[in-house]
Amino acid sequence: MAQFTIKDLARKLGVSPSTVSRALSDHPDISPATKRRVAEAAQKYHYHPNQIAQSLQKKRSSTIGVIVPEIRHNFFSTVISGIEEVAYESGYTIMVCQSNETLAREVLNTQALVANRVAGLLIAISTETSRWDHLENVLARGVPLVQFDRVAEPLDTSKVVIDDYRAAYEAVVHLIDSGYRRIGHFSGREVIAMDRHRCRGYLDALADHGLACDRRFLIRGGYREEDGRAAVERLLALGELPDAILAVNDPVAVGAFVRLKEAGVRIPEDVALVGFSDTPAAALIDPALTTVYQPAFEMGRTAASLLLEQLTAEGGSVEMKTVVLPTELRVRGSSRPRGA
Amino acid sequence: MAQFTIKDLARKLGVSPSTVSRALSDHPDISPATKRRVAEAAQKYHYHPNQIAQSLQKKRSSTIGVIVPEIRHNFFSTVISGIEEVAYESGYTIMVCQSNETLAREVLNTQALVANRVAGLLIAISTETSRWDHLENVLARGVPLVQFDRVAEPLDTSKVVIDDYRAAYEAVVHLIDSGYRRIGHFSGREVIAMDRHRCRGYLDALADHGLACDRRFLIRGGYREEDGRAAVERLLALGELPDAILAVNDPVAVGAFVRLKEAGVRIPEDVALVGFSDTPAAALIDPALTTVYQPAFEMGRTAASLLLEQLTAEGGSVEMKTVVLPTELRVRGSSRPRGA
DNA sequence: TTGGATACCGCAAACGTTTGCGGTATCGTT
DNA sequence: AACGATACCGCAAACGTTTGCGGTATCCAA
Repeated sequence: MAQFTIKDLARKLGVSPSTVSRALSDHPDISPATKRRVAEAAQKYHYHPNQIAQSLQKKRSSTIGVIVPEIRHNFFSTVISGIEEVAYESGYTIMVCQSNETLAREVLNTQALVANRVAGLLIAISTETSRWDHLENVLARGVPLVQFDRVAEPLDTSKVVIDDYRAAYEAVVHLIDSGYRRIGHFSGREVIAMDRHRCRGYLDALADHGLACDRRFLIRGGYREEDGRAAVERLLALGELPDAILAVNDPVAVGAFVRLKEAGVRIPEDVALVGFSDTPAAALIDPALTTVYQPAFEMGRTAASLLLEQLTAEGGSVEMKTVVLPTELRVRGSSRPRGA
Repeated sequence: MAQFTIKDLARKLGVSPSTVSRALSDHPDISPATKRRVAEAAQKYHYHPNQIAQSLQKKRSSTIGVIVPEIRHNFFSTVISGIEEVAYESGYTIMVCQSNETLAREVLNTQALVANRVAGLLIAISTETSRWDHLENVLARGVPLVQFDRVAEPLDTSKVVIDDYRAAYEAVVHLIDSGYRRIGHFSGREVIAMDRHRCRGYLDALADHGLACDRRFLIRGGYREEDGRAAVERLLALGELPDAILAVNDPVAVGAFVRLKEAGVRIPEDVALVGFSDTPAAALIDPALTTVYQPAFEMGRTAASLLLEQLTAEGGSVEMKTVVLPTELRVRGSSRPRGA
């Protein structure tokens, strides 16, 4: 119950706490002999320094905060896994919060993490987040911040993203090459940069190929299965279906998939489908879902690495990098070439 | 950069830090008037108490540690989501670590969390974990611990689990009722209590119905898709397939599913399949996977609640409860009645 | 023998809180 | 008018570290 502190250890050894502290951190002022004695005693008595006390003194902890919209979403949990991986390797631990896609909770989360004096912050903003004073606040306090996936572009931080524009563009080109012409898009919220990029990629790809965009087929919604279902609902009410649909991510693609099947629509004969993410389910549905793979795990790893860079290079201020990770269009059955 | 501390706030108000501290925590010794003044000033200057300092003084932090085998696994990420949920509601934050299914890393994780003076610990042990001195150590230090899903039974802690025995038993009964006779089981590791229970449920169900267990169809492995594939591989090498297979979880079931399909085996005509968890993919594959649903989110919530109980009831030591959550067999296409 | 390096080590303050104890007004009672 | 309650509030120590500064041996050179 009671702690075994550095003082106890010092007493056992007949030296001062300062000496123990310095010995443990390999300070040159301490003789090799005492260092050895201290190390052995620490081992023997299972002494582990109190991180809390250390943090208070150093004015910074060795934990990094992570905020995501939803932990349970496969994409984010994979990112978190990547983050934890490199954090662990560097002796950091992570504090994870979810905003549940609300701004209110996102700012509460950042406050909580800042109050816990995290060394740095990793965040993918919620769909509601259109102001970022809470994040500017974090930066103003000197807490390094790096954004990933869903980023607030105006904010001067390191970012790790994918080339949403290009990925969407290529996905649409693939559909066109496969013989589809009347191509729709289930988008997310316009405020999200990611969405704007994907949408623009979609539009440009059509335009560059002399195809018109039927605005009725460009439907905005959210990021979940139900949003995919809802979008299909609107199409069905319309009484007219596109040839193909580019969904903003896999969950909405899957939602659309299911609803279309329920309605007796054949995939891809009647309408082709492509998603974003390559969720585990994507390869398993029948026909398998064509989707652009996002390296979620790698995204977590590099985001964490970027943050650690800033943490160690403290003082010599590093410039903000934004690294864009490569994606990969994984062509599967849901976009089989027309007439094949 | 520099902190705005309680001293600064006190100076602005012309009172002592003690008064501010007490005012903030609604101490009866402070007049309503000063409390109001303090509250307003705190608001105005954006004062947030330094949790680190608080923790040091209180000798306990308001963060709870979570250790799971793998964050990215759907089941665990959902549990974590539930944990975060109730932690958030109670003003706690969570530190998440993954053991990657290794004991070594699991003990490192516990040490890191203890060094961070977490208020309590939530854990699902790794498959390698057959000793628990590291957990006993945690308990000895007076840190409350509650186990979930994968538990070390001999350890006297609160636990939240499902009735693995009964769930497996009922799943097998369902298969029998559906006309299947030669039923196999893809199990996990014998050291894991969960596995033993499911296996026993499987065996007893067979026995109770006068069915013999063909030991060649009882295959041990891991918990991932590849393990499911591997198990099927062994069956194929055997040159003989069971009527039906109860998989230890959904990933294994899915792995088996895919491999069986590759081999041209029809599901459920040639072999039926049932899993555990109800992963998102389960309902999406074709035929949809019959599976016993585990309330992952609820498991996270109740585990966290149990921990919080212990934290608040500090002193008046609470007894250890083990709550078993209800499961639900979700019958789908992969176990369609024989001949139907 | 003296002087200055050099090698080790300890004192004490500090990090930002909380809290036991004591202190000073103010008030109501007698 | 004096006295005990009562209501508020401040002092200072403590939580477990780290670290600047100073101090004491020891040693080598002169």
